[in-house]
Amino acid sequence: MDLQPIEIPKQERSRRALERLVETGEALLAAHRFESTGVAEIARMAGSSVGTFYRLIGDRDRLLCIVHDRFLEHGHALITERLDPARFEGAPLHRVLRGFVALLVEVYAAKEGLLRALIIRSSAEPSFRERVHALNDHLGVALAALVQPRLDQIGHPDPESAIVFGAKVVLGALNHHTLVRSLELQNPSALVEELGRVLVRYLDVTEAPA
Amino acid sequence: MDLQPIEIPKQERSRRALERLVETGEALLAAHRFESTGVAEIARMAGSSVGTFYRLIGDRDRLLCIVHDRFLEHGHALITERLDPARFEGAPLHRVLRGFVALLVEVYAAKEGLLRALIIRSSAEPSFRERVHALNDHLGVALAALVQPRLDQIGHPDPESAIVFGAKVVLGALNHHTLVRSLELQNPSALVEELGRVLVRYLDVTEAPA
DNA sequence: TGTACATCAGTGAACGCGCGTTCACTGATGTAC
DNA sequence: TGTACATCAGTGAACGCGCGTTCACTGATGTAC
Repeated sequence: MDLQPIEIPKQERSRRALERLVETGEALLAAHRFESTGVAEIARMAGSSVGTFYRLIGDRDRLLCIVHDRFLEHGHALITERLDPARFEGAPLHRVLRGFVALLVEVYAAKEGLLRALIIRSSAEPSFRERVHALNDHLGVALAALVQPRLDQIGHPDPESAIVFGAKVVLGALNHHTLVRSLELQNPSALVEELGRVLVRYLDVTEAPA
Repeated sequence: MDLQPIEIPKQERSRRALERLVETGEALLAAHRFESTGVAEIARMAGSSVGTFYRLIGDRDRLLCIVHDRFLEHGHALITERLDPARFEGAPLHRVLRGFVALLVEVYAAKEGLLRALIIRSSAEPSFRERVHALNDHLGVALAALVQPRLDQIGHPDPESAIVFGAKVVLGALNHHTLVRSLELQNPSALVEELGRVLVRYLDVTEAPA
């Protein structure tokens, strides 16, 4: 996983071609077709050609990196925005936790194909796994910041560790679900409801504080 | 995924060669090296040859099926044995649930590489996913049978669904952990402890019945 | 116990396919005067 | 505004590598008489 960013083409024409290639890669990844689609086909789908692909991107693997990078950046920004403490001013802890779960379920539903590819890739490549871990850590930190002023509402004997662990369990269950469709339920809101309950009860949150 | 079982060789010599080939495949899978190891290399490692590989096994993909089949069969038998109701005669529900978690954690620790391959494969091939689901269902049924006589110890409003859901969450978290090392904790017993707590608290189990 | 034949088994060089990558050539855009 | 040249960009046929698979040949084991 080489991280040196791609050289930005000098002319507008190339920049558009690059954009189309990356978008095609993203679409293929989301449709679980990236692995089975060759460079020639990718270029054709993007209305470009093999030679241009290699001039702009470098090699096949690099395209995957670019797509993944974009996703990670987007995820980072989304977490920062959606878990902004200002959004939860004065809310009780159980509501914060359900908001957290709702965010995850929403993202997982929307980006299923990309996430699947991301998980599989990060299971194979340690350097890549680190970057996914970094994103998860960002999520953990954001959640911890939200929970911090509400620690007194947690019954679990070791609240700080429990938050981290609980978040990981929920994240893991959802990740696995995107891979294997394990949590099939009646509807998405039931999923939020029950995953929220898992978290709230594990932490032993007082649902209706005095 | 063709399921017609392999023809058993007529002579002992071939049966041993077949066994060595399958064991080599298993070892490679467990070491995350199956994908990157060619048929020639596999045959060499098993002290056999490419031609023999193809006569005994058929093709490269078939070897993967055989290894996976063995694992699924082994898992099925293990569940039946370890979750035998007789083993939990008179035990309170929370002990049953912790036993369940302990079994999972143990298996996941022992068969990490194989499980990883299994999960990734089942995420890619629907027909294969079904077979993994079947194993998970067997696990769910075995657990449900254990819980049945102890339903009165569950506080969750919908105990039957909750057991299934709770089991899937724990399973998913562990699966994801084997893929991505997400649940790094001080020690394995802490993992059993906390995952057990997730399950026990989610179901709202009365820890010390009257 | 020996011989002839059939069947089972092992071997690895050679084949061929798919696919990532290169490269020589053509065309478009920018710049200097 | 026009011309000559440099740089940027696009193209796809051809290359080559890796690897799964085949197959013609040799050797081992079993069986009939």
